[in-house]
Amino acid sequence: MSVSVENFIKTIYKYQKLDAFDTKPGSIAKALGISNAAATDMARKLAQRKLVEYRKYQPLGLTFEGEQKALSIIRKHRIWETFLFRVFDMSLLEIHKEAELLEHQTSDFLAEKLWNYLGQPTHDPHGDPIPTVEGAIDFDEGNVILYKADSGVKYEISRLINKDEEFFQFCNDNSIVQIINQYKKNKITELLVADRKILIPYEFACQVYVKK
Amino acid sequence: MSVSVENFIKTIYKYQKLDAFDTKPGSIAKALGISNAAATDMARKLAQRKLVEYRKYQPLGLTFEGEQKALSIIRKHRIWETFLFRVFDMSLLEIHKEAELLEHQTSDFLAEKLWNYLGQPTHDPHGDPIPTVEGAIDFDEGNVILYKADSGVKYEISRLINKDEEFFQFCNDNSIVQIINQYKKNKITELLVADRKILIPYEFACQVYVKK
DNA sequence: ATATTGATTTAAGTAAGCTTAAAAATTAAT
DNA sequence: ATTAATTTTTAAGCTTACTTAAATCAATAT
Repeated sequence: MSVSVENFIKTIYKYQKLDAFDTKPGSIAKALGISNAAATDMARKLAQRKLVEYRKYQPLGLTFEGEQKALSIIRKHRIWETFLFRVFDMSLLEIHKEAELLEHQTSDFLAEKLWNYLGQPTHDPHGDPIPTVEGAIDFDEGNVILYKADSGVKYEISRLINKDEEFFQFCNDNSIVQIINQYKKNKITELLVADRKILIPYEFACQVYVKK
Repeated sequence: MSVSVENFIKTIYKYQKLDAFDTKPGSIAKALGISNAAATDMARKLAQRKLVEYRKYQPLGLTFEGEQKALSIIRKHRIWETFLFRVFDMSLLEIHKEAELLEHQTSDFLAEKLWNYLGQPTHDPHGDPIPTVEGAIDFDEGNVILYKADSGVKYEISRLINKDEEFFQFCNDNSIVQIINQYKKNKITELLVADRKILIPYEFACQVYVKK
C-alpha cells in the first residue's frame, strides 16, 4: 500500500468514529488536502481493491480488510508517538509530526520490537488507545469532541488533534472549559475559559476532545 | 526530494567511492532495479535540478549539492542502523533493511535526537563512518573490495554489503580468506577459505570488503 | 580498420495521484 | 415546492517514475 492509500484509509477510519465528521469524499479530501475529485477517484479505486465501500453520493466506509489495515497504521503511529515521547522527551506536537511519517515505513517486525521495548503499552501519550496486533481497540466513551459538547457543562480538555500550533499552545495553557452555548447554525462554540468568554469556530472546536 | 531521487543520488555517491563499480546509467540502474532508460531519464532531470552532473555517454557524477544530499541520507541510514542494533539488538541484515526505509522519512531534528541519544557515534555497526551534519566523512583506507583484492595476500572480511542471505551467513562463518587468483577476464575470484579453494563470481565478490 | 557487441539514448506508452472545469445529483433555503 | 447553493462525479490533462522497443553511439575483438 502506498502512503496515499494508507492515509486515505486512516482518515476514513478516524472520521467514521467521530460523529462530528462525515465520511463523504469532500470531508476526506479536505482532511488530506486534496481535491474532491481526487478523493472520489481514490474511493472508486480502493473499492475495486476491496478496501473501501463506495456507493455514489454515499458516505465512504471501510471493508473489514480496510479497517484492519487502518488499525495497523494507527497502531504503528501510536507506538512511535509513545516511543519518541518516552525516549527522546519530544513534545506532543513533535511526536505527532514524526510519527505521521514513520508509520508508513515501519515493518510489523520493527513495530513489535518497539512495542515490547516500551513494555507493551495500551495507550499513547495523548491518552489514545493503541490497537492490538490483532486489530482490536478500546474506545474510551468519556471523551467528546468540543464541537459536540453539551451547553452549560464544565469539561476538561483531554486530547488535542494538533493542526494549529498557536491554538495547541492555548489549549495546553487552559485546560478547564465550560460550554456556554453551541451556535449550531453558525458553527460556533462559545465557552468560558479562565473567566473569559471566547468564541471558537468549527475548525478549532473539532480539534479538541473534552471530558467531564 | 522523493524516495526515488534520494536512492538515485545515494547510489551514485556510493559507486563513485568504489572503484569496482562505474557510475554510468547502466550500473546505477542495475543497483536500483530499474531500466537503463529510466536511469538516463532520471539523470537528465536531476541535472536540471543541479544535483547530478550529466554529459551524454559519460559516467554520472554529483554536484556539491547532490553530494551533500547523499551524505545526509547516508548519515540518517547509519544513525538508524546504530540505533536499531544497540537498542533492539537486531541483526546486521535486519538493521539494514529497516534503515533503508526509515532514512527517507527522518527529519534532521529527529536524526540529531537519535545521534545524541547514542552518544554521537562516529561509526555504524558495520564499521562504516557516519558523516557529520556538516557533510564531512572519514574514509578508512584499509578496506578493499574483495573483487579488487591482491592475489596471494591474506585478508580478513571487514564488511558485508548484504544482498544474499545465504552468502551473508557464509561470510560470517568464515572471516579469514586468502586470495589465490583474480580471473579478471571471467570476473571470478579464487580464494582459500578454511583450507578449501572456492570460486566466487563477480556479483558476490562485490559484496564483500576485506582488510589485510 | 572494421564488424560486432553492448551500452546509452530517444521515443512512445503506462499507472498512480494528483489538478481544474464542467455536468449531474443532492442538500438547503426561501 | 421550487430555486439556489453545495457536493459529487465525470472528463480531460499534468507530473513522476517507471516500462519496452528502436535507434544511436562507444568499446572490443579480431
